[in-house]
Amino acid sequence: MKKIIIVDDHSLFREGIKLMLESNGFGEVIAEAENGSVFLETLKTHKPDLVIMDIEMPVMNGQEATKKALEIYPDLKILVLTMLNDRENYQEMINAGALGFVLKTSGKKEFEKAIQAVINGENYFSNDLLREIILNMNAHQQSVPVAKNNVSDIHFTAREKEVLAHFCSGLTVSEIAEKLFLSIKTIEAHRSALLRKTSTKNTLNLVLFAIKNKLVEI
Amino acid sequence: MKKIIIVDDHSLFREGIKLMLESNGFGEVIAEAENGSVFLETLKTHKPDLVIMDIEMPVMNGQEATKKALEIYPDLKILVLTMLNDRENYQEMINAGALGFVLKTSGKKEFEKAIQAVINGENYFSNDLLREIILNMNAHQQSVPVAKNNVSDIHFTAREKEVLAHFCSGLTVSEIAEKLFLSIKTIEAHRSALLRKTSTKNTLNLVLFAIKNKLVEI
DNA sequence: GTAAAAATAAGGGTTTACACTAATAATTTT
DNA sequence: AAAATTATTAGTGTAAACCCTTATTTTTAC
Repeated sequence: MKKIIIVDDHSLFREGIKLMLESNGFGEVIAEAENGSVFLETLKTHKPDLVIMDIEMPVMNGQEATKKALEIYPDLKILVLTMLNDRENYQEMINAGALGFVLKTSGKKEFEKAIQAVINGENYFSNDLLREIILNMNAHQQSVPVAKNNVSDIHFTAREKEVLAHFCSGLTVSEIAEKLFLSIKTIEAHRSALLRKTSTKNTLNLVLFAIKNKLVEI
Repeated sequence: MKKIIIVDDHSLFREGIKLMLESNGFGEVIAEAENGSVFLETLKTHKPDLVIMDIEMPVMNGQEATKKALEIYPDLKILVLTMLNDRENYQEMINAGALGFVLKTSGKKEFEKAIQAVINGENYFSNDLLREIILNMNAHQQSVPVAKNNVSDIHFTAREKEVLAHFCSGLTVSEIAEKLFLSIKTIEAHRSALLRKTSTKNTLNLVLFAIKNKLVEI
């Protein structure tokens, strides 16, 4: 009988997953935690064969909890179960050391496959997520060289930040030029630099990038 | 045996709640829906005693689904089960006609009490939420003077919502056309309608409008 | 004080966005 | 059954977006 710990801030979700796991004979839920901090405490008295981990949680999130837990117990098998399906969260959790990644929108069958894989020490990644990643890869083509993916690593100049902020408030190139008493060509040059640095292909995606990465307030 | 429909975009959450309801003899889950639109279709063939409804869902959200469902079936008993604990969502759902409101962070007992109350036609509001609202009543009070009339009055067709969602994920007109197997001219027509209805002048401002007014999830 | 980076600007080219008009078929409402 | 709305597609034209190269001035850095 495999021992399982569920880490998720939604009590009802924990209840449901617990029922599903136990009624299907997947294992026994020996503990639950509503955030990463409580989970780390729980590990002092419980040794699970599998951890089902959410990402977004108060006090301590999933990335930090996964990282810290694996520092102490490197053999821990962690399956991420979340509703966040963006590439960054996926990469962060994999870097933190999670073995598998499944979305809450996934079906029961996929969840069960993921559990089996992770308990056996194998990797499992949600098909929906893989599709999303592949689609994004085509859209961005060769502009995502894996190394430069950290948003905090990107350096914007003061002017670029200023221009970006204006794009994010909905202004066009000519409007920004007028506002800053600069030539249209200058604003276009700044935009080109912004597109290059963020690996985005047009202004709309640049603005979406800025919003998603909280580079601006909207 | 009470007949229940679960409306939530997270498949695994539906599974869990279903198991919980059925193993505790609360009723039988006769149908599930991953968004409001699918739910409205489901109502044509199923007559539930209770609907458990999420708020944030793609295609059609909980507010709209609740409103439309109650227009057709005024006696429908709807219990909102969500992780959104802000006053706006609470008020909108109550205005839409939901009888109860429970957070996903709530415990099983509170959930069961809410179900019993709503099935009997009574109201039930999550204690956590009530506390939150009472705490914030003084802080917000007059700060939101019901100035939200414009946005909720706008009516988008199903196609328009679909196209809008694709714009908000950063796709261009030609990419959306390819994705939906439609002509570029068709997508342009939908965009023109969206720009007209939202009083925006270009796609970027349309997307910013949608994000600011929470018409889409980003 | 020289090299590097940043800010500015232009020319020229392709692609996409957007407005306006118009038309047909399907669906829904009355 | 008739009317209204929705979904679809097209043509035409202007404006804006976007790419590429080049280049000067200013600021920053070592």
